[in-house]
Amino acid sequence: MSETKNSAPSRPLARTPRGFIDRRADALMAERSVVEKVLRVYESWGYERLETPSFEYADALGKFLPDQDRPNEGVFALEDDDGQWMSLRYDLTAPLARFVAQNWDGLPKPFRRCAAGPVWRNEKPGPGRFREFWQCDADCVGSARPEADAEAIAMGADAVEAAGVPRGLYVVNVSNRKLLDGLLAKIGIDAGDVRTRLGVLRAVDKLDRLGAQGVELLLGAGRKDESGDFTKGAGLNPAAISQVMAFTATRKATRKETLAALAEVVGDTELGGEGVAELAAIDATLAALGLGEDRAFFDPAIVRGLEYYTGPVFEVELLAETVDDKGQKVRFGSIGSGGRYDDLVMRFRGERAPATGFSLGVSRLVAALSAAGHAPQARSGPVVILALDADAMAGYMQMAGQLRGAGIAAEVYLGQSGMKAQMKYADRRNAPIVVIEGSTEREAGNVTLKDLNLGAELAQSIDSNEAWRKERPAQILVPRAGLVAAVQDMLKR
RNA sequence: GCCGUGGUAGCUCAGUUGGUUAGAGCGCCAGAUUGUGGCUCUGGAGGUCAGUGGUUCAAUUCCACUUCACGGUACCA
Repeated sequence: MSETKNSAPSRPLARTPRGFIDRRADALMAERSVVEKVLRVYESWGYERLETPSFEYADALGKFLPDQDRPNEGVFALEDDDGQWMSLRYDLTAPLARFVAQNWDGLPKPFRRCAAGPVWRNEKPGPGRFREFWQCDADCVGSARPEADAEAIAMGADAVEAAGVPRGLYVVNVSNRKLLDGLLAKIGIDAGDVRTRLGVLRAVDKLDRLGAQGVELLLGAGRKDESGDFTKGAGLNPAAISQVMAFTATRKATRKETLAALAEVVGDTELGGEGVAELAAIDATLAALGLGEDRAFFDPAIVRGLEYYTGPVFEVELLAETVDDKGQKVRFGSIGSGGRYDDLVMRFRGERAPATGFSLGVSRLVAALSAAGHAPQARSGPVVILALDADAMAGYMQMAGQLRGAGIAAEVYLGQSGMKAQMKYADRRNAPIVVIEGSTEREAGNVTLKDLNLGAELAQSIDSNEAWRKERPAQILVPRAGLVAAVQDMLKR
């Protein structure tokens, strides 16, 4: 029997599932270091770390219950052998609500908790948008004070800076869900008219992308996009539309001015008045914490998640210009967001537990940072010890052991190739140094060290290959006994 | 989900008005250089031309469907 190409299709294709990615050392280190820095910031604000499982029972996650009709809408879910549905968590907040409800009596309240980990969403992936990604959250459960919201905003700004975004390259845009609710009441939309309410919220949310004109269309009859697809509008009358548009125009140059403008547009409604008062308290706290307009801004058009937030909402916008590897401008969504959600724990306990928090999208932040040219530097690889003589392997392994003993990452080349290939290998590993011990060195009790970075620099001024090979730039001969000290010395350069 | 555009080597892309053996650059492997990563030169490997079906003497090329990718839009706890 001959093995032909016809048998190939039976082999599995080596590939990652759609919307999932492999991450190599560089990306991994960047992400993990961001996570650790951000968690430290959270801890410094008094938030304790908590880790909950990847899976939760579907009913505990709420909203999207897997059922006959739509078993996988939005979440990855599976049925356990006892017939119960479990879902991979889609954020860190729902598991927190479950944890708090479950441990209510044993927790100090208000309870501050921070957490980091992967979350999963079963939806259409896009550039910079995956079906598995990391979040880094801090939430405070049990305080209805606006100071708790202000704290979340200020801490979010701190966290973003700790993650490597320079001040001035981001801004936290803050609004309050109550403002829009007050406005809706004012233009005569019934609180029970969910359809119209959501239509208005969605329309306002698109202000930054579609502009005032697009929003106006969406508030009215509807809008046709570039691809010819038609989006049905909220169906408001012209008078109501102009009131909503007036609301979206209340973003002013300072928080105080925005507050004044908001008071005028929605301050005369019950909810609107509450919203303005909360924002005023937040403004005062932010000022006390030293957050000026350059870091936290009031933007009434911020909407965020639809059925979830009940009061103040905010999102971190990246101001840096970002380009992809083709040099084209890329639009990153918000890199972090948060707000007040007073009803989440209620699902479990039947009583309101006021809560507010902040969530940082780690993967997206790291992607945005590198697109903005702020990628962390690539790390140096291990010292590579060339394997030139089969009989000398034990000695090579010993050298690597000694270097590791001194805290230096080191490895012996374990392939079968010749010296040239081994040098290329070391180059590709981003090794700072190679250790060369052939028979010449060994007989004299020496080893040769080569500084690869220095060698690459020197190579630029050598154009004949003969000279390049003869000169052996950036190499030194040292006694075998002095290997570790010499390597340490060379690393210091 | 809906609308649109696309899928040719590991990557970026030519090309085939339907016709022997489908190309380039970069990358990879090797040699020039018996022990030196860069540069230069030479050679090599690597493709079911996304998949399935149809039209045809003949399909990578035309048609249909599927799938995946990209863009827009909707949804996004």
